[in-house]
Amino acid sequence: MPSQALPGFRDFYPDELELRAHIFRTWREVARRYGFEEYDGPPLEPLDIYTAKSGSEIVGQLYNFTDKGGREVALRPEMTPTFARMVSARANGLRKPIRWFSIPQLFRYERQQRGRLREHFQLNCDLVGEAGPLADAELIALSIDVMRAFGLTERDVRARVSDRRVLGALLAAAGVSAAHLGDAYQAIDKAERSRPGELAAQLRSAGLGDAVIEKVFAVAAIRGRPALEAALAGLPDAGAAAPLLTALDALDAMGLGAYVDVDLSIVRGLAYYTGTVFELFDAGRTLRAICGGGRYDGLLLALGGVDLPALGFGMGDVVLGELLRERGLAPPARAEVDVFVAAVTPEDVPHALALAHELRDAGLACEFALAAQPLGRQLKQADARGARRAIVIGPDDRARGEVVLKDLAGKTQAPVRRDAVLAAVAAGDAGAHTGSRDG
RNA sequence: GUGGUUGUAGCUCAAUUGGUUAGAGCGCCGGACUGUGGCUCCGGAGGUUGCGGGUUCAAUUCCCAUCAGCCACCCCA
Repeated sequence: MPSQALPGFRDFYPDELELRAHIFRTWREVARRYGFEEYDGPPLEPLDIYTAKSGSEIVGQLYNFTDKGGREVALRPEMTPTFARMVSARANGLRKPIRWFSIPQLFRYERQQRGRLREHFQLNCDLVGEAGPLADAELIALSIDVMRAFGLTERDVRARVSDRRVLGALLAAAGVSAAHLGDAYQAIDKAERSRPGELAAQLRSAGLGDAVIEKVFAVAAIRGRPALEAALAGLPDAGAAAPLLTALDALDAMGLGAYVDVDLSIVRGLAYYTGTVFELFDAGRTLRAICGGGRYDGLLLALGGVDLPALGFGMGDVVLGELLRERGLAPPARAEVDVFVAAVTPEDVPHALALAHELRDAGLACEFALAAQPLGRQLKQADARGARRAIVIGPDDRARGEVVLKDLAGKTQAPVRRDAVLAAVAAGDAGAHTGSRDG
């Protein structure tokens, strides 16, 4: 073996590309149903559009280098800066709300693990110019409908939904000062993955009192709408939950409520989220997150663009592909051949080529043996290629102006006049009748 | 980047306490079968046991290093 793909990069063999194509097709189809338009940008971007957003420590996780013109560049690790630039440049001329999606290949220099490579494709859906909660419901619904389009049900995937405005109000009521909000978010984000003692110690060293820390964990433990509403009762800023509750009502009205779990441990790692946040997981929680997103109203402006409210999500192909394979929802591999044309003798080959090409011109997938082989071998090959039908051309048939059309699955065959082959194949009626005898 | 763990044919796996020429199934190629396929039978190709050192009369087996996969951290755009 000469070599292999770089760590974290993938070779897509035909059956694997079939799954990838299936994922892309489904993504596009569901995005289309929601009126989203597809866009794309360059895979290579100036380094500073990423450091401006996330700070210079992100460079350690980028594929970056100096190009031959002395520019500092990076393979895109995310789509948002590119999206922000494109939207901002034409924001004045675009009708709002803007519904755009893209399927970029993204890169990050990190040690790979299952479900996390150095390269992946990600469906990015963003909605710009609408601050109301129906936009949040719309985007969450889109992500859930992608799952449904793959054949996944509410028993397979769960949408865990929270809202930073709600979290902020509850944490404020718990005694967390504005200065400590970020620390609290970080602790809640890690609550599932870490031992509670460690997080409490971190919060304590950040300056929070034990009573407050206990309340922070109580807030993070809120699950389900009744528990949320109970926690909100008597809160001075109870209106902070209005957008989330409206969005949840909307999801119920769409018939997607069964997929949705209120879960206040969801905050998302990123600092820029301002409202609704959500993540999709497999129900058994054996895999990493399938999808994550939320509202980021100030981000476009912060990136030097327009001041428009916005929200979006990203859904990678790696975890999703693992889940589909696991559930047997990957598409059957191998493109099927419609017709295999077999030549009995070498003298029949030119006639087989002519017929095969006519069939191809008619839009049918058609193959024939590229080397001289006995008829039995050719038919065996037809089976191996998954052909539904075969056409046998031999000297005797040609003398009668016919070919033999075989239905390989039905094990039936019938003579067909040479000039009626296309019609017979198109009708898909091989063996359905005995064929018309001439004379 | 840190720590742990696993690497045998295209795939899934064998190989006695270190012991001769590293095997099997599936897959692939061919024959039985020169105008009729899926089945069956027979045969064949395919391995530097991840790569490189070391110990030993002898290493797939033990040791070291390295690369790759996996797991946990880190991070999660």
